[in-house]
Amino acid sequence: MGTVFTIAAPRGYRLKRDVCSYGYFLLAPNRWDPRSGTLSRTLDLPGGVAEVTIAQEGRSPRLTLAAGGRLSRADRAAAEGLVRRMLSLDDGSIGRFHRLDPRWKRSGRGRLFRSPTFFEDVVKTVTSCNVAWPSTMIMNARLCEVVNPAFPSAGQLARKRPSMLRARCRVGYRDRRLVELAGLVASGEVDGAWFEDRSNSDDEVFEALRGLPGIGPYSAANIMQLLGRFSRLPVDTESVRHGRAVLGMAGPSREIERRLHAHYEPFGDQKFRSYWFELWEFYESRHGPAWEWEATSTGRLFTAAKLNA
DNA sequence: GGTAGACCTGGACGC
DNA sequence: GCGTCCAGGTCTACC
Repeated sequence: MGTVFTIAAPRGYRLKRDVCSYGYFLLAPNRWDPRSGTLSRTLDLPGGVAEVTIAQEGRSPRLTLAAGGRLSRADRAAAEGLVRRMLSLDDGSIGRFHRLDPRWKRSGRGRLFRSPTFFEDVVKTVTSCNVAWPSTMIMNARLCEVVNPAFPSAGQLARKRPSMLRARCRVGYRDRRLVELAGLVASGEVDGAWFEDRSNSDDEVFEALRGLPGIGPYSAANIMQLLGRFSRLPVDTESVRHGRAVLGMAGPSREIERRLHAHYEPFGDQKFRSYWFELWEFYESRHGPAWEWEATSTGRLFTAAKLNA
């Protein structure tokens, strides 16, 4: 017998628009169903792992969470907390973003999809570096198949041998960095709560992220936005393509990277969202609305490497 | 502080 | 088929 309950969504929240706003909605264990417009995934709850499906009826101010098994009160509270983080339901800065960049006010874009935990966001970012998107999808799927269907916890990953992760999860040279990273989080030496704490400055958080194994300037800036801090630009090869193809910039990559930072500077502490929704709009102009993408077809092909195909 | 080269993997591409 | 290149970077050694 399953459990069904509802949670409050902020005014103007749209599940399909706001889940399908960042590529991680296509990575395991997340499963977006374009036909039903629902998001499913396995979650780690106090009572064990549970399969949860999130739905929104029309423009209802409440989201429905349906679990396959019976959930205790503690399980429901934990599930709500994890879902609130994934869906960025507590992001109170959408109005500020729209005042700084009114282009997105009409569509209501502003919230970005992320993971239920800081650690999962860090691992997903590491698995997206120096690799084509389909390989990122494979790595995340294997981590769930081999280690934990709800996504490996830091403790679980810290206990794995790097050689096993490389062989079975296809993470390549990222093997040692992932185990080391997991060990730091599992031991408490790296405290996820500190990174989530809004009283710490963006500069402090960015520098702390830069000190983590496998985290360079791109990854640190990307994890910043996943923490709800939008003051940094994770400039990568996608950004350079965007600068050339959409913004009309010319010159060597180094020069375009410099100009991109200057271009988005007027958007201040919201510059990542201005940049990202431009990029996302470009993807959707080529492939249709993201909430219609199938993970096994369009979801594998939407990045720049495939755009000329 | 700046730069070259190595690093897993898998898919695209040219032959 | 098969070899080469490179993708939503990072790290180290070297200058």
